[in-house]
Amino acid sequence: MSDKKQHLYLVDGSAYIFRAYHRLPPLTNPQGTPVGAVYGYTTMLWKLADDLDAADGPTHLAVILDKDSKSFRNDIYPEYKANRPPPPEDLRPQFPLIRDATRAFSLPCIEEQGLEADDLIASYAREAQRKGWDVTIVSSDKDLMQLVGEENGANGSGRIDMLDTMKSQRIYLDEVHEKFGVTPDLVGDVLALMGDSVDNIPGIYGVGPKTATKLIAEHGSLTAALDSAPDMKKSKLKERLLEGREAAELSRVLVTLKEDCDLPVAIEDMALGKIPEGPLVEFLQTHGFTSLLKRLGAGTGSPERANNLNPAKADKNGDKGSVEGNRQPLSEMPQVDRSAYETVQTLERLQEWTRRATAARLVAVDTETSSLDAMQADLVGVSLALGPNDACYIPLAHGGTDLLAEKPDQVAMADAIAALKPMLEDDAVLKVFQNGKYDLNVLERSGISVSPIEDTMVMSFDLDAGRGEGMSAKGIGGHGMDELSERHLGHTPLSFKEICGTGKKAIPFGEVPLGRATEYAAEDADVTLRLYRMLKPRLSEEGGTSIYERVDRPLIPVVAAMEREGIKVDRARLAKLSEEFAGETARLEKEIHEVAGEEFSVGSPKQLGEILFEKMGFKGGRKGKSGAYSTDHATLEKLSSDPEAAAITKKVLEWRHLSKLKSTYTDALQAQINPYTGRVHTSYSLVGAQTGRLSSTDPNLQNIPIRTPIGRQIREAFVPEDGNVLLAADYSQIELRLAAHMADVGTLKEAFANGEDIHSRTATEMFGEVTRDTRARAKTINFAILYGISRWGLAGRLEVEPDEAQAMIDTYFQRFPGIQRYISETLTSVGERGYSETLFGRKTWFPRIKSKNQAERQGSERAAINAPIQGTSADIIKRAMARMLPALRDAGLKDVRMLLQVHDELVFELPERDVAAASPIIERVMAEAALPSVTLDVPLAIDIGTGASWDAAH
DNA sequence: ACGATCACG
DNA sequence: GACGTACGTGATCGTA
Repeated sequence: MSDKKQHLYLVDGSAYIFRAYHRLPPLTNPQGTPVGAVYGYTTMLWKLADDLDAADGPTHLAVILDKDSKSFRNDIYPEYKANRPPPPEDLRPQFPLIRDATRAFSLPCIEEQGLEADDLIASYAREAQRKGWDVTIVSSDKDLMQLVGEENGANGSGRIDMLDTMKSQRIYLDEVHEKFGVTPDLVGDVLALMGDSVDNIPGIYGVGPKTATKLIAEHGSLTAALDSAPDMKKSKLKERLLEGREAAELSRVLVTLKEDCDLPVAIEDMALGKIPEGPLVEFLQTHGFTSLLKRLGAGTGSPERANNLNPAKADKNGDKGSVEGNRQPLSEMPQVDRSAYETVQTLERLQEWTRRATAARLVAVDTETSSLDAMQADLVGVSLALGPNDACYIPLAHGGTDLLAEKPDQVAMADAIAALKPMLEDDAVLKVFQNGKYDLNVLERSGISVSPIEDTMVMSFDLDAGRGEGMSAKGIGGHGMDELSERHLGHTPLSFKEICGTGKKAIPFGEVPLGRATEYAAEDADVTLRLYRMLKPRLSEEGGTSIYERVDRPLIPVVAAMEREGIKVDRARLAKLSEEFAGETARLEKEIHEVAGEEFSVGSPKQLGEILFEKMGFKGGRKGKSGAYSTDHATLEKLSSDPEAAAITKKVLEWRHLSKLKSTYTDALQAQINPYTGRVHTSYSLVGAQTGRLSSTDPNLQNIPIRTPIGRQIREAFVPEDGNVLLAADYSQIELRLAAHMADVGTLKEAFANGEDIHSRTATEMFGEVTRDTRARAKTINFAILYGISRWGLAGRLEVEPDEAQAMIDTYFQRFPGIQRYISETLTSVGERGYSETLFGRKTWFPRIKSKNQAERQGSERAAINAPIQGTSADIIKRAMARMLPALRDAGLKDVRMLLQVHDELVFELPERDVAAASPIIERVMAEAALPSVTLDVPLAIDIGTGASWDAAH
């Protein structure tokens, strides 16, 4: 410790609390005061203080706050920060609590009248730097990036870097350069040119980061850049630089940090030591931060390390705890206590648990398996939870890999299945899962048809789709258990990684020692039950019951069954295609190298860009943030109009096409064939797409090629079993039909009622005649409407001037009255309520709809215009899916299997003899899927085809 | 881990 | 010539 270099951490407390407020749930303490942001702040301080012994951790630490919203900058420029809206109502009472929290940690908390936190941070950082200390500024404020700098042995000064604790990112010279394109000492000059709309720093109108960086990098300083203006050639930029000189100079003053403030506390007095527990305990108790209290009790380490040491204790649960679905306030729910869980190792104990579960009529269930792929996973164990901390783990296939080690005592698999099956299949016992589709498939493969079920992941999706942004586990989109537990329970469960490790060192769950396995597995069931108690009452309170009960919950077993069915693919056919594509790409690659005059990796956009635009000198320019040349399809297509360029770009386009097909489809699909079933089983995510659509992974069967003849060959490899055919049924133009209904557009409704070709009708309305060209344009415009139109976007697509695009939009609005009203009403409503809604009541939240960042806000607006339409379409096909097999079975058709869903299409496999009987039923179920909840003004038309391959069925 | 690219509705 | 230029996804590759 003594020889460790002094390292001062300066925490920008004010900035942190704003960010924490927007990222964390609106928790309240037992007194009803909102404390979400305070909680986030407390955990951050904890983490920092805990790093005391870490190599790069703090030896000294202080928190710096803004005293109030005014500072000396307001004297210079009264409008400074005048655009800032007042802080949200439920954030305001949290400001003083930040000071309480800091004091509770016995940390210095510094604020000065007339100074902003940034100035104090700058002054302290410089002071420490002069003394040769290292400094870390805990903030992500771009103004503070001016301070970043390296150690200088010559004058004995220390280094300064930054730490963004929310993104867990260190910000050093490279990061600053990446953001501003200049060294930290020039950041202030760049900021002065570009201004800042949030802080109301004027900058120079029309100059953004790109131009500002370019000017400063070129001229070396703000003054030099401004001085160069008179000599520039005539341009808008020149005018603005000349006009804006004064504003830029004012801005330069405003963004300059005051580095010579008086320092109210000496930096030596900021030494970080062991934190006294008394005040901290009191603070944590006052605000009900019980998970942190628990951590404290367990020592200073992380809760995981501390708690894992307890072996599971057997048999200490009586019949306690009620299990009704009433939400318990967080403060009344006992903390997770992993030592309370039981490891069930005898049939008698297992029977006792199933007896209690049956009596309780509500049980949370989780399965542990040997693989993430439900279609290959073997059951390793089952956990049950009946109440908080009243949970158990039943190991079933632990040990065995290491032949020398003794296998732990466990209930025989067959006995366990027999004991669990009656309870899991009992109609009177509700089984709660987190992502139940997975467990359903695993258990079904063990001969158990679980029903009825609830699913906390789907509940969360139906309540909060679009809300948990930034967090993203693959296909789970902020609705994974760890995130939900964090968000709703303030509790961090053991992570799978901690238990099983990652990468090469990962062990299968069956090799985890029973004590640890129980803590992990039973906790998952425990947490699932707790989440159920939080989320279930919210559904009815917040209007989510309808979409959950009528659309998504019934779909879970249906989609699970589709995944188990899988689809047959013709491996030999794919192999042959792979070979063909390999030959073609090799030939093209050689030719491309010849034209280029050197060998390079065609698959590297970077290398290709350099060949095309530097070595060969074609025009096409840079774009994109990374500064790399764009070489996407549109760019290369455009380049191909130059015959000389076409000699290489045509070949590259073809190479890309084939190599995409090979790597993503013909090769990958063969590898995805399940060795036991000989079929390909995709996994659908019920919560992957914000709008309510399904998504498909491993493999994605929702993006199998169809648009090119070569690509379609891949569809020919999707085939039925002998004696069967594939049947594809798709909704025709469903989104446009829904738009016509929802925006109440008479002309469009009439056209659909008459069975007209909708793009042709649009062409007639827009251009007066139908030709190939006008129909294509009309089609583009129709889609533009669905996606939330902008004149620039449409202009780009149609290759016309923005003015002309605007004229077309005007004509469209005029010809189809209702569209414009739909758009404005949708945006007003989303602006007021924060979410959009489908005809079936599915909500999608748009937290960025009021963003001050124009691009961000407009992006949200376009998504908000589209979401009700895309989402209603998703609701309709989901309802059709849930009704489909029962309807077919009622008609005596029990051999029809539903295999795939592709947003507006369902794919079936059925005996050839059943086609005639099944087709009208499939058509009717799909066409009537909105009924009786919603009666549409337009008919839903269904196209049906059958064939010996998916391609042939279209 | 991330951006670029491209497959689908 | 500005922050950006159509909605929703997932897989693969090259590169940092």
